[in-house]
Amino acid sequence: MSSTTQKRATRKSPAERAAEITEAARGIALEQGLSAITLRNVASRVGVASGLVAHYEPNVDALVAGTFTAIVAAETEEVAGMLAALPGPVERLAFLLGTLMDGSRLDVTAVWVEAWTLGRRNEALAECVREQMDAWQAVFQAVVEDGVAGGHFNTGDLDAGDAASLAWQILGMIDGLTAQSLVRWGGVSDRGTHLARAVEGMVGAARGSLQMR
Amino acid sequence: MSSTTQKRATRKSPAERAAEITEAARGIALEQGLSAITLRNVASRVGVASGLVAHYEPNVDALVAGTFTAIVAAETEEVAGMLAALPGPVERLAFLLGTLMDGSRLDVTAVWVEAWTLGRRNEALAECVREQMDAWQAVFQAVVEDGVAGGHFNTGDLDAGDAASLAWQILGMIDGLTAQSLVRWGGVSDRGTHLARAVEGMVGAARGSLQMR
DNA sequence: AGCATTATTGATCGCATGATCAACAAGCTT
DNA sequence: AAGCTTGTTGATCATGCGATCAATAATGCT
Repeated sequence: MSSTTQKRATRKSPAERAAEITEAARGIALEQGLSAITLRNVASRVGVASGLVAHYEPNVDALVAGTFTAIVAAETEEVAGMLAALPGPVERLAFLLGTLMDGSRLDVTAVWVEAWTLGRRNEALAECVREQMDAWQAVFQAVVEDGVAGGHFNTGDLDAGDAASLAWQILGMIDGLTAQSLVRWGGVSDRGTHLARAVEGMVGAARGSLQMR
Repeated sequence: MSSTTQKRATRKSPAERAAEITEAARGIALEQGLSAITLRNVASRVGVASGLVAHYEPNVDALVAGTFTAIVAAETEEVAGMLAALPGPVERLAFLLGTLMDGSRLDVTAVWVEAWTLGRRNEALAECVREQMDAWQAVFQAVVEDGVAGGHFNTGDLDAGDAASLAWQILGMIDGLTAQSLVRWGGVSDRGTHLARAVEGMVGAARGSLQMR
């Protein structure tokens, strides 16, 4: 009979093997959730003994936290990177709303929501969650400040420090609406339209200016 | 030595014991999360053998789903009940925003967020989550329709069916912002102010009319 | 008082988890 | 070619889970 069963995994460099494990954990998190990241689950996906995964990671909590950061940071950097190509703050804010609400990243949204809960029992993860939330908030805050400085937005009677506050607010709204679409797909057809209108009111942008397309 | 250790739990009526179990599960969910609801955990809180809990509940998934519904439905009914005492839709909407954002129900928020994730692997729970989301949406929709009919709100060029859509939107925003405050307390001081302004813009209410105190 | 009902126990099964570690073998250095 | 370094294995431990069920004892009924 043909030896389809590989007795022992080919020996690889630590860097290469570590990358395989990281990548496997990432795939599992996106497909089955962060809580599906177990030593045995990751090991079998890589095609390796469970002990080896434990050998490369200090503990499972750290692997979960690291996987969360890898997934979420990649998204932030990707989206933030696209902002540079856009002409001004109005277009950037419109792009952020449109992109984050288009439903093409539900797997990442699920990771976010699960992390909020898991962070309760995994302090390393909780710290990563806070970091990544801050990173997103910074992206929004920069756009808002830019828009206010250039006269595209008008926050009216709000004082200066409110750009930070506004950024948190917009981010929270997006989180809630995307989480909602995770559970209730059919609810609203045009989430983007309503959100755009709401944000226009908050930052004092012209009606329709944040509407994509 | 005094017999402080009770050898056997006092025999109680099925209704009474079932209520104890339900209450224990409720307490555990609010204090440690829905995933802390286990046969042994609930049993020890009631002061009873684990087998007894299994005897009263078909399975743990059902107990989790039922506990979620009990916690969340109680909140909905409580808040919705207070609406009747208020004079009009403007006051009702302002009250809803103010009450749900005041941070006094973080434990319930945590249950919501965890349920979104757990529903992925517990179909009974997922169904309960959808039901309770619908219930909340109905509360908001009624207020919005009332306000539009009475001329307090002005949804402008939006057609009739958009009250439902608006209600989903407002609910989503609240969910996101409360979930955010679960992880990041310090972020924003005046979430309520920004949210009120955003919702005013969405429903076409007068500036400041939805601001609580 | 005797009996039938049933609330309650606690041991048990199968399964999954994270962690640990002695043994093994592949590849590099000499 | 020999030897050493280290990537890799797989068995093992302690723990926790849901579920099941025969045995036990308390209650209410006759």
